[in-house]
Amino acid sequence: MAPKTILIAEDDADLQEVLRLTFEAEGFRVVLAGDGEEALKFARRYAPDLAVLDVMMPKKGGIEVCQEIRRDGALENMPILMLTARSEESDVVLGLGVGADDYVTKPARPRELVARVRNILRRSSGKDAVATEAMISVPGFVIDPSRFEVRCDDMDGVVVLTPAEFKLLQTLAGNPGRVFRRGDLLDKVIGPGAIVTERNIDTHVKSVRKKLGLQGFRIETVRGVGYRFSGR
Amino acid sequence: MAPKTILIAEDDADLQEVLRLTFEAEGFRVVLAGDGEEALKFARRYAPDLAVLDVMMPKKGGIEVCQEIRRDGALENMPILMLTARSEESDVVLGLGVGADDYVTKPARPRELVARVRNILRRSSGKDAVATEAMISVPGFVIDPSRFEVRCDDMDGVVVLTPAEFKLLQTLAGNPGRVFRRGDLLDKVIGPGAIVTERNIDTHVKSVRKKLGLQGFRIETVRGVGYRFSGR
DNA sequence: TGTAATCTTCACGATTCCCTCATACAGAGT
DNA sequence: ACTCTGTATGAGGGAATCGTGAAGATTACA
Repeated sequence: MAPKTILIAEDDADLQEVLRLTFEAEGFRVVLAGDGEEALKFARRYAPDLAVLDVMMPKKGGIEVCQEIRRDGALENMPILMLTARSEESDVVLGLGVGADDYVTKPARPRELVARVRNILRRSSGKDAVATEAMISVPGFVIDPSRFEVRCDDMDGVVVLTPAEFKLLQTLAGNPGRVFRRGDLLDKVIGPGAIVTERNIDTHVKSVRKKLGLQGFRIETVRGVGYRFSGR
Repeated sequence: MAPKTILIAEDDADLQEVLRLTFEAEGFRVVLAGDGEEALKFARRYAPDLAVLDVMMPKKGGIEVCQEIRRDGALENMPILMLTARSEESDVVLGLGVGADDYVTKPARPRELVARVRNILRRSSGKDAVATEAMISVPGFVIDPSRFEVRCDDMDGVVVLTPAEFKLLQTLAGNPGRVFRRGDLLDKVIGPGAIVTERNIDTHVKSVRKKLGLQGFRIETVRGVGYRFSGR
């Protein structure tokens, strides 16, 4: 799973450090901002997967930052978690009113904060990824993402693939005839920002071919470029 | 496909307008209500395909409206999506307890809201939806939500499950063959606002498998993705 | 309030999968 | 036919995921 990047905007240096350590220990990438303007700048530069904004910050408060993010075409869907010292109802209502996804009052227990961040990411990021992807049907093949299942005419019954193999076949068979270079396939199969050798793809191709049996030849090698799925 | 009609009950005029524009842009017909009583009146008059209810409204709250809809013979099966300002667990439980099909905390990002509405409509228009509490009957199993019990061929008599276990089995067995990611299952089993570890699901799966005895194997693990109920 | 049931987390072992690397093979041009 | 570049193949270490049992936290109910 590609590590998620979290933007933390908090002016208290101690708390900042605590949060950084906590989230990094949980496998997140962390970008720190000390005030509101910095937060906006970093949000645009790094396009984090989620932002944790303190309501009270120098330069520009969390509420204001939140509003600007929601108005920014490139960032408007970024999940935001607000952080406030008081549990004032007005703060909460105001915060949620400008488009925050959740709200935590200080002192925030790191553990709960992480849990809430995970909760937001769970529903806003790859939501319904499995269920929503369309079924791919080419002569001899049916690839059903919602069942995570591949039916193939020449192997009797269902072909069982690993996640990487499945995404690979899904990508190739989804555009029959189109040639994908290894880099493209890495983005699809492992995720953008993958830090692996391109030769990796060869290995996955090999095992998919093997599992498809006589149909394996339909994954064609395009020398010097990449791979392609034969339309027929 | 005939355009679906959505009833939106929301007292905040701005949000009301946002929602109307959003859903109309997505091809829905929209009926607006400004308070709880209006919501009920319009629900009876227009028989919408789905209702979005704000929990806090003048005259009559969303929870109350939901209850009355569920008691109304002509409307009882209407899908309902609740909208609340807080992400209080108590609200979620209460909302789902009175028969809401899903739950979204404000501020609802329009895109997510539409996605969830689609999700609900897809489920309830197709086969028996999990949310409509229909009886689920698969070979070897009968799951009766109204009695909160499961009869299973290979265990003699009735299998007694806890609420979480029951919801889990209900969700999985309601769509045999479909793979559910842990996140999906958390939404169904615990509620959309759950702030728990995904591995929690593993534990529930374990105990359901155990209680189902020889039939336990029908809950299959799909490594790297989630779980699924074997159709045969 | 106390007790029991249920939910949730955690840690360990076992399994599976991913990735790299070394070697053998195949295609294209000279 | 030779060589160079790119691909196929197989094996092994390392990483990620899952099953399991037990203990702590929470909730429900008497």
